[in-house]
Amino acid sequence: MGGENEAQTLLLHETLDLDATLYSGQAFRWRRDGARHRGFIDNTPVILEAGADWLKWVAKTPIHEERIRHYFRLDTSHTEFLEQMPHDPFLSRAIRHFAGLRLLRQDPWEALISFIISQNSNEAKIRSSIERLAHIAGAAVDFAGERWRLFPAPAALASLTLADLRSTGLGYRAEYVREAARRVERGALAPHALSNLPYEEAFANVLALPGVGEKVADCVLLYGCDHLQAFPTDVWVRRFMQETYYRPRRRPSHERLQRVAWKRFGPMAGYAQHYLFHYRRAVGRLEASPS
DNA sequence: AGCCAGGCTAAGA
DNA sequence: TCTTAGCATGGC
Repeated sequence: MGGENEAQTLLLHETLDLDATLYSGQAFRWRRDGARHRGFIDNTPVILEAGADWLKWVAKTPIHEERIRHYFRLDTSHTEFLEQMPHDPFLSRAIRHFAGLRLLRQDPWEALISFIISQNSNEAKIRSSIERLAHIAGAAVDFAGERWRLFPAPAALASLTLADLRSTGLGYRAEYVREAARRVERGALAPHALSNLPYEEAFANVLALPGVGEKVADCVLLYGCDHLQAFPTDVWVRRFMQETYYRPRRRPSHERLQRVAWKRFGPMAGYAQHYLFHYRRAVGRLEASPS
């Protein structure tokens, strides 16, 4: 696959849908290249390719199979996991449609900054800002005939001027990104420790950052910290919640929607959220699956 | 050319 | 405690 290292392969016992997994709005740095996908795992450039029952990768710095399994959540049985989810006809439809969509275990620091950037924006613009940020502040790595840029370290972002930050299209979010970077750099917030805290405590810690509200905090916890009960409520989630599960007169609070979701989907509501979110965006209104 | 986007903050009721 | 204007910017 054109790297300086040998390709590695692992056998898949369950389907893995890379298109749905990498391009469903949970990660922002993957890009398709024919049948392959270019991105980063464990902060090293990697090129992926998947078949029906195999996953192949080449990385700048070799990535152990364990880490690949961890990233794609291949260390646990997907079907078993989904069967633990309370039965719901709409969720069943989404799961059937995107069987093989997996919630990634992403880097918590990158998730924090990425979802701060995501507020009141759209996927194309989020991706653009993150790439430009990596270009001006991320370490350069040459791999597979290209120059890659790692996601910037906290110190690198903290030392950028506001003007430099704004040059990546961040707008008013620039100050939020800088302050988050500063707090992480001086140890006031430790993204990697959040997965070991109880959900409520981790939530409060992230929420304390300026520019981080309930929605962004839940994205960070769900996509970067393995807190599967986190239930981000963006416009799309609010859309399907209102169309399908819960229709109050006025705009329901995040907390209210969370409670509805937890009651219906249990402690893995966040995983359900991602299926429903992706289905609603990519396919359309939720329909009950015929039983 | 507007409209809208994986929202948040601060001000006012 | 619950609403709402304003916010920077760029895709589409």
